[in-house]
Amino acid sequence: MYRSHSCGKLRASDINTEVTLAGWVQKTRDKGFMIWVDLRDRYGITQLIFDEERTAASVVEKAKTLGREFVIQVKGTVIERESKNKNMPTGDIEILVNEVTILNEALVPPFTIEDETDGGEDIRMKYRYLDIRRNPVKNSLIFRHQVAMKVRNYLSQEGFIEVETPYLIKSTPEGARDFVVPSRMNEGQFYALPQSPQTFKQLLMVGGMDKYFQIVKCFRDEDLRADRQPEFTQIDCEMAFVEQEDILTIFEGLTRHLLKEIKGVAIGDFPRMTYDEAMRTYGNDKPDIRFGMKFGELNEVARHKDFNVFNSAELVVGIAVPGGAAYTRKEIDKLIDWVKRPQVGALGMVYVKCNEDGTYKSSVDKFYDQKDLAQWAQITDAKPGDLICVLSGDIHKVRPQLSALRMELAERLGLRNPEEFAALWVVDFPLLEWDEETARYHAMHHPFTSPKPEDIPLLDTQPGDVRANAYDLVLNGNEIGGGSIRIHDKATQALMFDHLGFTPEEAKAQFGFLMDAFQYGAPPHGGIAFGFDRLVAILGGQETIRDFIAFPKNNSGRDVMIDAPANIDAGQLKELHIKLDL
RNA sequence: GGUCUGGUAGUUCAGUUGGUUAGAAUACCUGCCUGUCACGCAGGGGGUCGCGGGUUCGAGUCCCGUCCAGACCGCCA
Repeated sequence: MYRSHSCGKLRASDINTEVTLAGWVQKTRDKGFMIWVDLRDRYGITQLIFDEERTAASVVEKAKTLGREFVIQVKGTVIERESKNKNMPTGDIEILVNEVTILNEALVPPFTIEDETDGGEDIRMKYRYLDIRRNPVKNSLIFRHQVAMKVRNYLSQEGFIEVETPYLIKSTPEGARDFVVPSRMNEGQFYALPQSPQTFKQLLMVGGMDKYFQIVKCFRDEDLRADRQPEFTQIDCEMAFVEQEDILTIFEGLTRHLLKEIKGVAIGDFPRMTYDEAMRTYGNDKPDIRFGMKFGELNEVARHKDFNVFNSAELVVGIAVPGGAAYTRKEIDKLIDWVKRPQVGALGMVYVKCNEDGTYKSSVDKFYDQKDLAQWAQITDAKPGDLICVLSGDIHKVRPQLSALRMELAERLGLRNPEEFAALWVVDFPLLEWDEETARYHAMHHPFTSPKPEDIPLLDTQPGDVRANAYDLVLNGNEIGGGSIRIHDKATQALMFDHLGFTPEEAKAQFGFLMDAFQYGAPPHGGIAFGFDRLVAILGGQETIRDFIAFPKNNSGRDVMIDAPANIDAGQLKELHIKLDL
């Protein structure tokens, strides 16, 4: 037996108990006459004491050799501390050690294994196994486990069955880039890793599974972000014999359950907002509705004067920044520089200070009088003391720009409190999205999403206006889930492929299995997928998902610990019939 | 593919206008210390200033290239 108790277990009630503990040396404090050692494991820290009067000399000598992160086992007696430490759960006791075994020595770690480490991101990732010993990372992984358990229990109780789907599947040109895997037995052919189990879960519906879920790894060969990894985990769900409202109800329930159980936060019914309304009011299809600063469209009231910038713009739109009238000229100039950065891309910004005395001072006083500006203030809901920031330009550019400004200012103003939660459904997404690069329409969600029946006639005339039975769940400005009611008949699916530019032959080659299945009694069905890593991070109050993933990839998609990806040797390449052309 | 920021001791960082032997904190090593718990005190070791080139009497500092890391834009059905 390596240990009788964990390092977080012992209390005053255990005094005089003989115990065996094992763990890592967090720190030693050698006072000469006494040595204290903090012994750490997953459960906590217990102080060991070696005392020249009470401990055998040989044991004291051995204690002097202990270094940080040595793995040791000790036998001893629980005793009451002479000076207690109120700051730790085990602070009333210590272990008077009479036997110590060094199970493994350790090099001096490259960074300190403490809550506030001195290690930077880089070094922590290279030695991730040491990073995981730190409470913040350890607790994040435990937190993730707890969320996963709640999800499994909830869905299982709702009648969902977890079914595993294959990882070695077929590449399709739609959507994100695939990771591909060469097949040795099938010369010159490749599997692809799934971007999502989409078609398989639909086939499970055809198979009569009725309610399916899976907490599953998905893979996308696209660039990374703080909240995006090339391999990530989804809570993937599908249901048969449901309409959109059924799905929203169940997964609103799941989200509410998690917020209640994990965060102790009770929130009411989730508002529903159409895609159009979200874009008009927040410039964004995943609005953070924890704060106002809603868009006010100023076309009507700002295009009757000689200000050409506005007159020639497709959209003039502003937001009111609470308290912004107090900004100095310098601060406002910095704000203008911020929106002009290439990442945002605005050409300029017009501002209006709403003074406390009810007057207005703007950067376009030459063109607009107090009455005009008062109208702007009314439309943007600006109060005395606020600053109205106005951007103009093409709708598809200016909305994201003002949205970026809105989020940035909210962040600076502390309006994005990670302990406050606001969720909503964004519904009625467009079915198709114009892609400049390939000069054709793409499925905005995916090609299996059903159009709203009443919009189907528009497919030929105004494809961009066709709405889909598609929905996103948005939490605090993050898209945490998205789904749709699927097409379940061959004719509609063929129509969709046709409009996406597939020839019937291409459609058959790539998705023939699905259309075949639709001919054998496919039930109406639909589903949703949650980004699990992101959901866990948001519930944990973090922006970055990396600390909730045990072994994440870096910005370039590399695992710096195992140094992957890497070259493979010539023999492997030959066996796979692959020649590199570098 | 692009924009920005950074790379100096094991680690986190400072390093002014280009100018003496490149510093601090922490970690590490040695010694001391009768209740420590961010222990304390004294001493010590530790540097290819990411890499390559250039400008200069002289480069951590300026210029060019390159590699690495991070944030973002594009991308992510």
